[in-house]
Amino acid sequence: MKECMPVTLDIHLVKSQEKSCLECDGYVKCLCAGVDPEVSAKLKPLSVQAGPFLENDLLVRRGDRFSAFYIVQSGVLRSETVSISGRRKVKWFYFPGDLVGMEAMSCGQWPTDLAVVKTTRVCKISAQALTEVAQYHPQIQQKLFSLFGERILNQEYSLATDFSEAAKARVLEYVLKLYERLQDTEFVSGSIIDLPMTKTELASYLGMTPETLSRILNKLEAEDLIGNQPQSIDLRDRAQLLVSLEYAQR
Amino acid sequence: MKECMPVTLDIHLVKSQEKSCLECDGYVKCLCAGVDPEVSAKLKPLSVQAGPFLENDLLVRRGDRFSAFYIVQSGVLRSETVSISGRRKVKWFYFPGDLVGMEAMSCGQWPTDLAVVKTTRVCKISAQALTEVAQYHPQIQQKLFSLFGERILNQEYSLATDFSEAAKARVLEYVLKLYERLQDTEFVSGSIIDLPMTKTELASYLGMTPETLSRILNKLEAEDLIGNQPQSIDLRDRAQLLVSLEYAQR
DNA sequence: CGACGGGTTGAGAGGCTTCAACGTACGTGG
DNA sequence: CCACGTACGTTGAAGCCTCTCAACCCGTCG
Repeated sequence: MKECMPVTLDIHLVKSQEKSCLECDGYVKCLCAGVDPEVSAKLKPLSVQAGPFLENDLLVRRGDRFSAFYIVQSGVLRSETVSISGRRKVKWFYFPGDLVGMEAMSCGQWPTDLAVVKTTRVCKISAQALTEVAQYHPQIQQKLFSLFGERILNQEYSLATDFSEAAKARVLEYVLKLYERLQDTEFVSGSIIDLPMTKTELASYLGMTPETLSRILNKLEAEDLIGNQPQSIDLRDRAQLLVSLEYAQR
Repeated sequence: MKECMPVTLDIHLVKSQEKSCLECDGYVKCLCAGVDPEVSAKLKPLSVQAGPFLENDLLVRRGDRFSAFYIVQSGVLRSETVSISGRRKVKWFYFPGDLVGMEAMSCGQWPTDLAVVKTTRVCKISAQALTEVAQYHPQIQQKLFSLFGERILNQEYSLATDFSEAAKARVLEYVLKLYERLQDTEFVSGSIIDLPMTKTELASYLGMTPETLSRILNKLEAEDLIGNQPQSIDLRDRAQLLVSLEYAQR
């Protein structure tokens, strides 16, 4: 069985003038959104665009020195660990506008691999430069703290387990959150989420086997709560899904 | 069945001069540890000591406006949510030196209740004052980013599930981490952790029932890997515990 | 066409929850 | 001082959920 071995690429840097922030897919969720134009203008010269990176490319490896954040412009990234036996566990998905690197700030090196889920372009911005700018611009500092706090908050939800049907609750919780998060991106149209990741990756992130995820989605479809397609999920009745979730985590 | 209903108390504030930072139980892990004395001196006047708070007191309720961080001086806190049916789920434990409130930074209000596990004293420090100080003192800003990042990193581990014996892996993982975290506190002596929380609270945090935790600890004791006491756990063979953990999450 | 990866389905085994009962420690009130 | 209630923890039995292993379908791609 030949394991698909991702390869680290030399990052091809492109001067950031090519695309303005306002044209960026990730703008509404980005670091500079909601910040005064003259302040965010300070960030622009410090960032360089890079990409596109293709599926399963590795942007960084576990243990690499952390020197720069990435901001996802378009596409999707995943962070993942590899166990001694080679099993991979997805730790987090990053979507357009997301700041990548917060988890590396404390120890100065990347704690996990960072791989491409779907063809991705990023802004790369020096960590030192960013914190320096934050030093002189309260808006940026505040925004950074807010983003860090948001990440902490979002991660907490993932801890829900206990009680029977824990897997179902995790699926419901994440799919609903995914729908909100991907609003106004190419990945959501109407009530349908075009899943950027494979269902196997999603299952890994949710801490279950692909088989279990498959069965849960089928069951939800049988209850007519969702539509279950190979590459997409249709949230037919979100109100009812929320009820199911609350019931599942009673 | 009468539910033990925690009560919010009016916080009794005490001028911070009473106890110096260097005398504080939490100092080595605290925000101001490792920061130049003249810089951390700026923080001192902004913080007020409060407490002691007794078991099951609520320091804040879900939805309360967030205006100040707490730093645990002594004792232990837990954040927890209450489901519609009244079931409580512990989300996080805070130990001496820990900064409490990061999860509230993004939305300006506390996302969970904050309750007392063991009699606790805290430093209370205005969020606005803290971020202002961070604005003028790179060391403080850097320390804050580092603490936020550390929290994000620590939370990621909790996501491990999948594979059979997931509960055992979570127990091993957390107990080992707890041992490291509580080094040089009153809660660890030799290879023994004096559990500050009840085993029921610990089970809740770990996302399993008290029964399951009890059985897992008994089994680990039967394998002579730990000593299992009502209020403490003896990590007899940490090297072997690490091996068991790696095996469990193969 | 044939290989391959992703996804689905089925059967079996085992882990974890549930429900129930019991033991212990502790504080209260008689 | 002792009876009693309560909370925490443990133990047992039963059932369900989830993992494992296997086979199969289907799309893409060489």
